[in-house]
Amino acid sequence: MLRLGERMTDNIFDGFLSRKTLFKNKEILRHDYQPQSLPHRKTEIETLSFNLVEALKGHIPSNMTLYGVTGAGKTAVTSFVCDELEKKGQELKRPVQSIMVNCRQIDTQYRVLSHIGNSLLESHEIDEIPFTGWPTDRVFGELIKRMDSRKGVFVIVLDEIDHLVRKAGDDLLYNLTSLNASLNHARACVIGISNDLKFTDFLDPRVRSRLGQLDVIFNPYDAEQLQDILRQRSNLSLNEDVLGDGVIALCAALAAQEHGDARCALDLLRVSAEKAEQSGSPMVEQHHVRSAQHQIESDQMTPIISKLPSQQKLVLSSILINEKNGLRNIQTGEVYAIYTQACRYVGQNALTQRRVSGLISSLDMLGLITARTISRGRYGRTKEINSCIPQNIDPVMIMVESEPHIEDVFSSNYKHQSRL
DNA sequence: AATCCACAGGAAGCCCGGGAAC
DNA sequence: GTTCCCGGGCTTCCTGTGGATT
Repeated sequence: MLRLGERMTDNIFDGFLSRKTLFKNKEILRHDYQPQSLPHRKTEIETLSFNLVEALKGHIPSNMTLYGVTGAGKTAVTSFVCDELEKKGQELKRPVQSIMVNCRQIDTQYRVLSHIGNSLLESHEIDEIPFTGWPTDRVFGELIKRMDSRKGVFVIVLDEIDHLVRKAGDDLLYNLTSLNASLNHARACVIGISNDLKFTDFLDPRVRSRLGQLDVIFNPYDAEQLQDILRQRSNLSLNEDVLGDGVIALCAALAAQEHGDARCALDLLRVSAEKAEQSGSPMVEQHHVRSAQHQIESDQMTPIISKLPSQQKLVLSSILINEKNGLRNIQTGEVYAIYTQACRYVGQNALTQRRVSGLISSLDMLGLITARTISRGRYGRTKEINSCIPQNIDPVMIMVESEPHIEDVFSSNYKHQSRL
């Protein structure tokens, strides 16, 4: 054992610090890093700028909706263009302010309005809109007041707008797209960003026509384009000659399989390089990419599973128990039967089947299971449920860590109740 | 063509907790 | 302290549905 004062020069970090690093700047390989240029998005940037330049001329830009799959560069392009717009606005003394709202995190009308309102606060002001308590129309009134007092053009960007509409309806969009009627000294335009081409089907026709004044489609990147992006970023972030043969191509190919997701490609390359560095390898090789792929999968899924609410864990356990018993394509009723037994076993009240059906759908949305609605003719309509947790993850262990009683659910035997 | 299954999933409403205003 | 508002979790009630079976 080391005693205080003994071998003072040794420190557990010394070894890592002296190890040769592969990175020049790791931040550049993060998907939220904003690069100086965005390859293969010239047309989209032009379309956005052509519209938003109106703000610099004192006019109101059209509202826009941007469509495209995850990692197609919608958010990156928008924040890039908005940054440039704000800079030019300052230069020309025509104030423009963009406000980004991620509707996956901020997903109710009240929260979006208060978030926008609070991001318009001057640094000396302290009267924040509370996160709950006010009537929504008061928050809206406060927002108008703040916009008018600050003047200029406001570009409100609603990222993942489809999520918001599905959850909270279109009241908010109705209010936001009619902001200009209430504003006296300021102007506003709304940019919606959606992964789902069809989300406007849920909208009131008036909102649809106001929001969809200009639609921009972002096509997914193909493998070649992903390679360009990776090359551009790796030149800036990695040391020279550290990438082995075919590493970029492999990252791009794997990400292209994931519907051309640039985020995925960048994460893959960064984690691969970290893996290589960790193992003391001077080069990133293809096997690092493979192991990075596994680690990313596991890193994404582990916290999702461990943070599931207790009832949701029981539902997931019921699905896993069915699978452990050798069943595939499990029906809602079968899951529910096991679930009620499991609840009894751990002494919890069982929720209704309607609720459990909803919980199954949300497990599907989280990507832990696939639940496909099918019709089995005379034998009714149901969901066909399968878990899709990768082999290298042990969901039971993750759940047991936060809720030990789950282990009892698995150790008991429900076999006799299921189809077997 | 009619029937029927096993649900899906929408709508309304209840309850609770957190917070503001009076 | 009371009243009002918002949001989340949940139940209850209900209508809708695709295709095998009759």
